[in-house]
Amino acid sequence: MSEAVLSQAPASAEPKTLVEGAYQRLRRDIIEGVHPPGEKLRVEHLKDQYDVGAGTLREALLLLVTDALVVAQGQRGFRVAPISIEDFEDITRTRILLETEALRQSIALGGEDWEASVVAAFHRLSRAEQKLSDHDSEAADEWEKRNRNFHDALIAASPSRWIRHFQNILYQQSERYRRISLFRQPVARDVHAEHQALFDSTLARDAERATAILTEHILRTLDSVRHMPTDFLDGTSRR
Amino acid sequence: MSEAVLSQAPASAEPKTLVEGAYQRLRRDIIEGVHPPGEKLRVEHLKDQYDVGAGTLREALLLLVTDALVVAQGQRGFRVAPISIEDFEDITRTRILLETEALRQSIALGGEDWEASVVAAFHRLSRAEQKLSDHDSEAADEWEKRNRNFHDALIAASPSRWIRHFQNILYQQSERYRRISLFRQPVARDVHAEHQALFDSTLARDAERATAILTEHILRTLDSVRHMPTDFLDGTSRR
DNA sequence: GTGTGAATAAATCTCGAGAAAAAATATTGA
DNA sequence: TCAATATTTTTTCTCGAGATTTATTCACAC
Repeated sequence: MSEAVLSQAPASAEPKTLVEGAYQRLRRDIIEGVHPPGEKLRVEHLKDQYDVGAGTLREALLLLVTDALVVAQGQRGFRVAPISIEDFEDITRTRILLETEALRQSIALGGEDWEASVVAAFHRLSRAEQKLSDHDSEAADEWEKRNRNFHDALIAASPSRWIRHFQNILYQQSERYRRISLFRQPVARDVHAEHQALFDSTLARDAERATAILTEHILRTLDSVRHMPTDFLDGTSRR
Repeated sequence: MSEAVLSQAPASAEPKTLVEGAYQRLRRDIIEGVHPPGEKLRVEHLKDQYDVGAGTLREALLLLVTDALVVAQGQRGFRVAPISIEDFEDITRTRILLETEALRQSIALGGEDWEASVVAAFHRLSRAEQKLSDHDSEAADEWEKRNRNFHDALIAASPSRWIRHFQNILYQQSERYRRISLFRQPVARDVHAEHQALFDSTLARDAERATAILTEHILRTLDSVRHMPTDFLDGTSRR
């Protein structure tokens, strides 16, 4: 399954087991909206779609409960976790709380190797942002990866495995919201400038400024989702 | 299984399914130390012990991964999550971060019904603390429940489901540490005075004072675990 | 004695079928 | 026509057995 509990969410290493394979593919499909919020996840249907047995698929769904991407109701099966504006506001606020604390710790404790990895991650992200102008879907996927990588690098020097664990879950959640809203509104704001400022203040070890920028940065994502059509947001559409 | 993702950890409602039943019993046994940290959890052995099939027990173990009480390593089975001083320090700090924020929100937003439930929970806890003097194991269990109830009531008015979700996980984790250390050191410090101060400042809506007391309160638990024998803390003992 | 490698043992992972429960449909009676 | 009940269908839950993988034991050479 996963190597360790607290670093499991982003475990994209090659799957050692059928359960883990199905788990990873299902997670991707839920985040990308292939399975929309609120959708009933019937084991009998999905097992063919993902080429595994019924029991195996059930285990994969159980693992997704850990990420809060799937909800399970006893004796009534599984369902894609619903979404709502309120939930995303909550995710955003909690993410700010955790991520700014982690960044503060990183800035205080990070060594040279941490600095180097931040520089590298920022460089890779910048490159991806250059190629992002035309709406190329695979370039967007690459940007998504590198964006996450950059954010991970920033807080990597935090000694708190728990904060990073929770942050992983919340980042994943907000990625789902962003993906769904991205269909309509493709990377409007000048995100590169924000990343640049975040990068500069972090390397300057200016914790106050860096956390303030990070807060603004995360809040802006909330705004972009706020402006999207509301009919997207009720996970109540089911047959 | 569980009714909703974000309020699943303390779901002590009667189990609707065999998986959930096994999950609850296993969770209790892990927290109480029946299965010590680091222990290998062999499905073939446990399925008889908990009277369920192998697949069912696997699913219960998978659910425990959500609580970070069990770690799963692909193709190499399950294991009780190890413990360490560093981990408990991390748990404590993160818990303070989340719980003080939630308390601050509760104090700011809580209405009359919230106040009433806090008063009630404090009263019940106080009664349990009176009967706690002689080391009675069932009285201790009752105190444990009411203590958790009181802490839950304090932050119940926080609108953040995510903070409460994470706080649940962390409380559960620290309960395991406390239980293990309690074998040696039975409720030494005067915990009632702390609860009283926490209660008074909360009802007075003094957020600064209340969060300061809560921080001290949680930190003291860390100290009591710090002073316990270290040979208890390496989850490496296995056959 | 130590280390390498094959053979054995044990555990995990995977699957499909049967039992139990929930949901959907049809039937009956006012 | 509507409501309540009975039947059918669908879905979930549960189990044990077979296939893989990992761990252990034992023999053998160095």
